[in-house]
Amino acid sequence: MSSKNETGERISEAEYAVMEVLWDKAPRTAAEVCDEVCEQRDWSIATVKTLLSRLVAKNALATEPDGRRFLYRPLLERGDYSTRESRRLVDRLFGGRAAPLVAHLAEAEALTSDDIAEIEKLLKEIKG
Amino acid sequence: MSSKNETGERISEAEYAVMEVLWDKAPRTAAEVCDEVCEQRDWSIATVKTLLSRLVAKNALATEPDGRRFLYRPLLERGDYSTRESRRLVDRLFGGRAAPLVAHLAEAEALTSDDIAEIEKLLKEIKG
DNA sequence: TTCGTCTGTTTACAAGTGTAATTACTCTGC
DNA sequence: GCAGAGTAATTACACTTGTAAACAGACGAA
Repeated sequence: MSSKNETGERISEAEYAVMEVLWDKAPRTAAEVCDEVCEQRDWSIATVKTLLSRLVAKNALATEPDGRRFLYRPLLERGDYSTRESRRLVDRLFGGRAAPLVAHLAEAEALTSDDIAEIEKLLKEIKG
Repeated sequence: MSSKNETGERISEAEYAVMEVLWDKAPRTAAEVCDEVCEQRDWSIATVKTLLSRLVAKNALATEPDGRRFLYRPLLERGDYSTRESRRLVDRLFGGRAAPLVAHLAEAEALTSDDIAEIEKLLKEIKG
């Protein structure tokens, strides 16, 4: 159901990578988050900590003390975030209408015939 | 058809507003662009000039001298830009697959039944 | 010829971002 | 009790973005 989380705050690219880890599994410590992303993105633990702090400041994450360290967990839900970002894109690029976006993806050949079949099934379900 | 324009450069929100004006009608002078956006966004002509320069630097606009001023025209096409940004979003948020995006929009109730009908028609055309 | 005026160019400066190093604190093992 | 290891907090610094002022060159009017 994804409750409305009104952190108007924008989340940056790097911050998003951290959110993803915590969306996947939470709560986690800074070190655990680093285990997931530091190698991939070639980050140091310091970087991860900075990003975690910024996300807490933006109300996207909550902390809970666990001994002398923190456990981080998402406050902003993935679904809410996706909705917000999708809507932003649709508003900015396609006058707020989703149909032109789909049309565009289709034209740009970003849709495979599998995609098309899947979307059709989806829409049928929604209507049904 | 929208030829591939390889300015990997990212275009910012404010810059996008300027692009929109020029996508709508080009070429235009800085003053003309300002006529379109300065009131709306409460910008000064100086701001518009800065944005135009940055867009030229990013290879998103071309200039052609017209007497002692410049005419600006888009190098980056609107369609290419939309494609790029849509793909970015789909990649980041939906694992690169468009179907989950549509599913998400539907779930988030961002699709009216008109939208759905329209998209279905679209997909049918594409297949046909 | 000189003075505004119009134009692009250069410079400015605060906020946000990417990416950390440094600092300060607190357990835990000796 | 003290040293080392692991934390979070503080500070750093360059780059981008939003927003613009200051500057410099050219042209037209007086």
